Amino acid sequence: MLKNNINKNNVSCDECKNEGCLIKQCNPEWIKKLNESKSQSIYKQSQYIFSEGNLVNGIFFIQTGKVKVISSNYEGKQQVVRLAAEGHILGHRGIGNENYPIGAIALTDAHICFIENQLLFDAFLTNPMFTYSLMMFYSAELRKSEQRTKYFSLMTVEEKIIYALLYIEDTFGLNLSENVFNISLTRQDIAEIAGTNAEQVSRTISFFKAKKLIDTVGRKIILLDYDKLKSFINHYN
Amino acid sequence: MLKNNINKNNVSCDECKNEGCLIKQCNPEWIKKLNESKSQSIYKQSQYIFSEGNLVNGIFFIQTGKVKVISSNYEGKQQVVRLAAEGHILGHRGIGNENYPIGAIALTDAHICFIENQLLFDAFLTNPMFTYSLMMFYSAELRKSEQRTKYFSLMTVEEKIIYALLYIEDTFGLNLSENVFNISLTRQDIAEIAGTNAEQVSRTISFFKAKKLIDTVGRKIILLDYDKLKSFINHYN
DNA sequence: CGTGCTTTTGAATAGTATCAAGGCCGGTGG
DNA sequence: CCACCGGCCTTGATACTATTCAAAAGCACG
Repeated sequence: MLKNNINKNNVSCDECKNEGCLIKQCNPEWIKKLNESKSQSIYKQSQYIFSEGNLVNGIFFIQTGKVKVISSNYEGKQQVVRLAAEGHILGHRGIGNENYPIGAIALTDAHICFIENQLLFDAFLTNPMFTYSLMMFYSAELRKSEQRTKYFSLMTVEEKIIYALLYIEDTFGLNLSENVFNISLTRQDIAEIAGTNAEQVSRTISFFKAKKLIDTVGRKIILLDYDKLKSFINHYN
Repeated sequence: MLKNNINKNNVSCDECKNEGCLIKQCNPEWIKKLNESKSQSIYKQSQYIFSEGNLVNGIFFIQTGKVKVISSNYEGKQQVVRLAAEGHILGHRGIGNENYPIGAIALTDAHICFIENQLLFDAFLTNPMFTYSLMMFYSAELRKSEQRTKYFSLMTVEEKIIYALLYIEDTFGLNLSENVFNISLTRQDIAEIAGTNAEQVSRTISFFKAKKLIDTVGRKIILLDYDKLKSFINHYN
């Protein structure tokens, strides 16, 4: 794997514009220390940040870019288990010898910092707000994930696709002037988030396009009526 | 709701035999402080610990007992999103005004301590190992939950039921002498963990009973061949 | 202006949920 | 002690939903 430690594109924590980065919760001394020890890489769209089967002995901090966390079955069929954007983190701290194969793929070009577990551990013990923030992040993600469990179990395919669209909007946002999704995804990508296949996504999008709740131009998806779309799945909350 | 603060069954943290309790990660001074402020309740089997719609402004620490965390849809159909046992925690710290309806129900009689968010926050800032442990707990649960997302999306019903049985075994354990599940669940209960219905659970159990991988005596479920059962879903890892 | 990939749509198939009926078991009251 | 009742379990038949397969159309790109 490519190591870009000596990369002129490196951004030090001082200059980093990502205000949501959890590293900023550390005290100045530790920010400096983590800054010096972190490694940074720029990942191209579609590139693996880490892949299933590889042990990850640290945490990735997304400085810029959008990422999908995936897990696939023996046939290679992929399921997106989480979407992540700026300020989010990737890579669970390895615990014991559990088998937990997960991969992360850049959905856009992404600038990502990596810090090793050993150093993080020391940072945790001396920076309460850092640890607290990370705990809250995991807690919030657990909530979302548990809700996803419920959705996957109880929703129809059509509902799951609506959920996926809203989840994408929630995580990656819209281009505000036009209500266009801030990211370009194939039907297959959406299917992997919703837990179904590309054909069903296509059918459902056609259906709601006819109802004038969404529109498509090329691969762009335009949200015409967020509230109405949400009303289809609101009763699951 | 019944408050049992002045309950002769109360157990102070000194005497508490639950070695996995995360409170024990605090320093002695704070254990004392938390011990004095915590409230304790004994919940009967099937009793709600907290219910969907109720805001939970603190964390429940399970001292003894087994619990299911559930979420239901508008028709009242329930989905178990997590199983929890001794040493586990319940109730995510409330963040913002998100709508996150979740309930917890005792599967056995359970002894549970509760501590309020404000006090916890102070504890977090002064007890690094406590915060760290909690972070690791959430991180581990997130891993499990993300894996569940994948399972629910990719597995057949039969596989999901095997997963549910193994998840129950993993969380609640077996009566070692006989390999009987340490807990009595109805087919409906198992269905709500697996994300299917009671009939399918019954069919699947009959099927594997015929294959001599499990056996049933009354409501007891006996694991005859854990490894072989696991081999049916191993390729998802 | 092909070529190959994605999307769309339709039709066939497979998988799962639902509906229904009968059996089993434990608990209760005569 | 036995008969009855109610809830749970089991099994089969049916209906429905979603996946798969297939083919044509659209689109991006060299």
